[in-house]
Amino acid sequence: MKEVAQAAGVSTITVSRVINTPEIVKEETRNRILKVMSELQYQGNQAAKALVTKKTRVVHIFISQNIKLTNPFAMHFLAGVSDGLSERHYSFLVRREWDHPYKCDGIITMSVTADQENLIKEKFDVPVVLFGHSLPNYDWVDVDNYQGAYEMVQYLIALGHRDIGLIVINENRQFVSDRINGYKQALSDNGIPFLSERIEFAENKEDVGYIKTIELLERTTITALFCMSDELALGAIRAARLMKKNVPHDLSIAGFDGLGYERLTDPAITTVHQPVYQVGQELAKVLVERMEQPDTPLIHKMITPELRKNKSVFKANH
Amino acid sequence: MKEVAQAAGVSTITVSRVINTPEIVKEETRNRILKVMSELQYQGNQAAKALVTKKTRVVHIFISQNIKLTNPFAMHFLAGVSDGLSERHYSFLVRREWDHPYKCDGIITMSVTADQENLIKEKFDVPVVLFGHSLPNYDWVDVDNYQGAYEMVQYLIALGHRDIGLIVINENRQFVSDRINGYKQALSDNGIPFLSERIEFAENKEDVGYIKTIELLERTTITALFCMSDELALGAIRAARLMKKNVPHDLSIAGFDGLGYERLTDPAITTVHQPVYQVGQELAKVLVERMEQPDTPLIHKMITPELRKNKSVFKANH
DNA sequence: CTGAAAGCGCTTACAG
DNA sequence: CTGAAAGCGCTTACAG
Repeated sequence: MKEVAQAAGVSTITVSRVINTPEIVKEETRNRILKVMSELQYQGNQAAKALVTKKTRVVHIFISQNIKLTNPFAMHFLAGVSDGLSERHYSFLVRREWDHPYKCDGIITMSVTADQENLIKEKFDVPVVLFGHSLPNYDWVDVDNYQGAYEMVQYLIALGHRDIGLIVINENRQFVSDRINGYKQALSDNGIPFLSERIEFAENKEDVGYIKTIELLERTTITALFCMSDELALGAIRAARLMKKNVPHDLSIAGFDGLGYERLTDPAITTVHQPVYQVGQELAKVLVERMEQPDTPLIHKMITPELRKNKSVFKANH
Repeated sequence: MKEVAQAAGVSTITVSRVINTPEIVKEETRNRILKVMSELQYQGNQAAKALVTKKTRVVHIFISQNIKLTNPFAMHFLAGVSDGLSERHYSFLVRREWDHPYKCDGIITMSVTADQENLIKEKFDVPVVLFGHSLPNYDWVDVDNYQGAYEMVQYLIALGHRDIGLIVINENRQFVSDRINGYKQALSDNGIPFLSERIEFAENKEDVGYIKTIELLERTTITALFCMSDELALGAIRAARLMKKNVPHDLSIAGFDGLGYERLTDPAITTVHQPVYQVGQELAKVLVERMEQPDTPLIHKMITPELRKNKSVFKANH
């Protein structure tokens, strides 16, 4: 910077201004400095800047220990966040614990509990944006789980289904109750009673989906089955095959997630696509906005998932 | 730091030593300072440290523009790198272009060409570790593509197959020729002639795998087909079904990658699992080693992929 | 084993 | 619109 200043015949302060607030430098001076900067291939020293501005340009991503980084959901999320932050020249790292020797400018959390959310806000004095939020007084970006489930069930009903089973992921989290409510509301809007015998609760695994589907098929006369994940739906398809039910003609099966796996089965699964990558990008964008303009009012961004019609769902066979 | 020094009755220099070279501080003094540090919840200022040590603790990942971040290979890679760097308290970002306003301590590249590798080495004066390397005089971590292909073809031959087709990804890259060589060597070691009519070249897409498999089945009498990716293998399975060939009884189909998709088809695909996540972790480890100990001799780490036997391959049906 | 002094490369008030 | 001075919080030789 000193070299640039010397070569351009100005002080370092003016060079600094060209970088940070170019509009207050006379155009002529500014151009001369810019020219010298590119000639000398000037690269700013972020550390020096950080020392005085207290900005690190580093973001920490909190992902709770019990989510494996290799699960598709986490990977899409991470890829999206990575893309969104990288293009804005912020670097980041993933934290799984509370301890960390270095500071950051902002935090993104994925699926942490309300308690953890408050702890983070309290412990770190930097902006926080949530994905899978539990509390309202934070910035967050989320997927509209209610709407996704509602649309799927509406679609099934429109195809003539009235006996519609539901396999619920048995986790005590917001997205689960949102999806249940979407299911209920769609039934209610169409005058179909909600029967608890059509509901099963399952750990989010293929083989649990398999078992629960067998139980449902033995107990009820459902013509369509809505699973809260594609993984569960995969198990459901396998179970239907075992029970000699043709999918989709004897039993329509729908899933949730749409992260790519759904297209590989035969039949491909009709699902609610969660744009997790895009959510990651949005989280990055919102956090950068908040970091660079702290006074922005609370940002809440709900992203509507997309119904993806495939071959696992068909008209009801009356 | 000044506060800590004052409270412990020493100079800041000694505090600095406790952090960086604790062994040269008298034990008594050291313990006193450590106690004060934890009492005062001292958090070092990385920016100040960076300013004087010229270390940013930021790594840049170069991924060429034509690889989408949402493809499973890239996502596993990124997740692994993320894990490896994060646990060592390095942050990172993904670069897709040459321009960038900030400096970094080290670079990891994924699948860039020899020209780009040299350009990076020349342009940036920091350690570089390669994945999918083209040049020998760099640190790299890689998957042994030759060995993976060799083992798969050996396995097919052991099951009695002699007419083994191959669908090659038509990209001019090292991993492609390595896999072709593995295929050739396995044939040759078993006295089976290499026939070019059993080879097809294909863009790495499901529907191209589908088309090329049909051509192979019309032209040859293969009993097994080795595809250079699971995506191609998916297309191959679909083609076999069209041609009324039972998989695996009439035609065994094998793939490459093993990133999760292979288990969702019916039958699940026998494949060569590339541990891309683990490769990512290794890359991070090697780079950190290199950054922290620049004099380490060149590091070349070849990771052997794993043959995963599933239902898409069976004994030859003579 | 410990400390006084200088300096890393920027930005922030404050003047002019 | 531009500049002189001070300072951000550390570490690096150099002494002792």
